[in-house]
Amino acid sequence: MPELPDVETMRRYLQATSLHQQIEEVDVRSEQLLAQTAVEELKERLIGHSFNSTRRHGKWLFVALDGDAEAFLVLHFGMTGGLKYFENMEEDPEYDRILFHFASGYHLAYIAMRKLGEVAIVDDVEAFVGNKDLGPDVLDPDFDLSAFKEVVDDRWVMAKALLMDQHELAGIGNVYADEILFQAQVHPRTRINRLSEETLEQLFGKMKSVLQEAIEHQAHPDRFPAWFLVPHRHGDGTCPRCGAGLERVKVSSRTSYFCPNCQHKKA
DNA sequence: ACATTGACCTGAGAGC
DNA sequence: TGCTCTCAGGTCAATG
Repeated sequence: MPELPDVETMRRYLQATSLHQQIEEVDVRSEQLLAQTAVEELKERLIGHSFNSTRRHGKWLFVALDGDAEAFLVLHFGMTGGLKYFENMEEDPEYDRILFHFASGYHLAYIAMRKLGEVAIVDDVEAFVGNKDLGPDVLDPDFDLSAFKEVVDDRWVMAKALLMDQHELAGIGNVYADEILFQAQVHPRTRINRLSEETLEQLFGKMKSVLQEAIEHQAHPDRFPAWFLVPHRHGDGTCPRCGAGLERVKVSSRTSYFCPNCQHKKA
């Protein structure tokens, strides 16, 4: 779930539901999610305050808090995280690890079945992004073709490994890397410096368009256009373009689905 | 430089 | 039905 389009969808969800309400209580049910911030500090910085606005960088969601000093709640969703806003505690979702209780009587749950996420309070988003050594957010308008070419920089890595490397590009994970490579008709193990200028431009365009389109469909594969690979990413899936059976290969120890007919090894 | 593996966690789904 | 096995949309450190 939580790659750039999913996190962007959650950002909009939080933005639409949870801003400008006083936080009455914070219930930390799984302390290990708080890597950098103590439970006491989290409560101190949140209780009596409210969420004011939201930002996102790659797979990281930042929620600005009201108050004198700049401060943000930071959320990462690991592999199985999400958010749910609800009123009745009987609707409290399973695997809720942190609960934010608002004075309005509503609640926001941070969900993480596998507890692989991270939650913290930070003062400075840019400093945080720098500390984590994150690459540019792929949907940042400043991240243009020439910036992408600088990242590629004639390196020898496999295309998929580069797309997924958060230190190079922030936001793309296993599923959307497959989708982007499929749309660009590039084999996942192709060395990135083997791509022609033209294919590289094609790849860049698909990075933007695939993520953008996924967001427009709320990152919900059921709603994706018919030519998208994601809904076919399973054992006996077939290519939505040519009908060939999809193949699987490991890249960076992640399962990659691709069409042997449409995605060639060379550019 | 680059690739792979295991660890961190807790299921969900498949196969028997 | 119940058990066991494999796999899972992320990231980091260690190893070759």
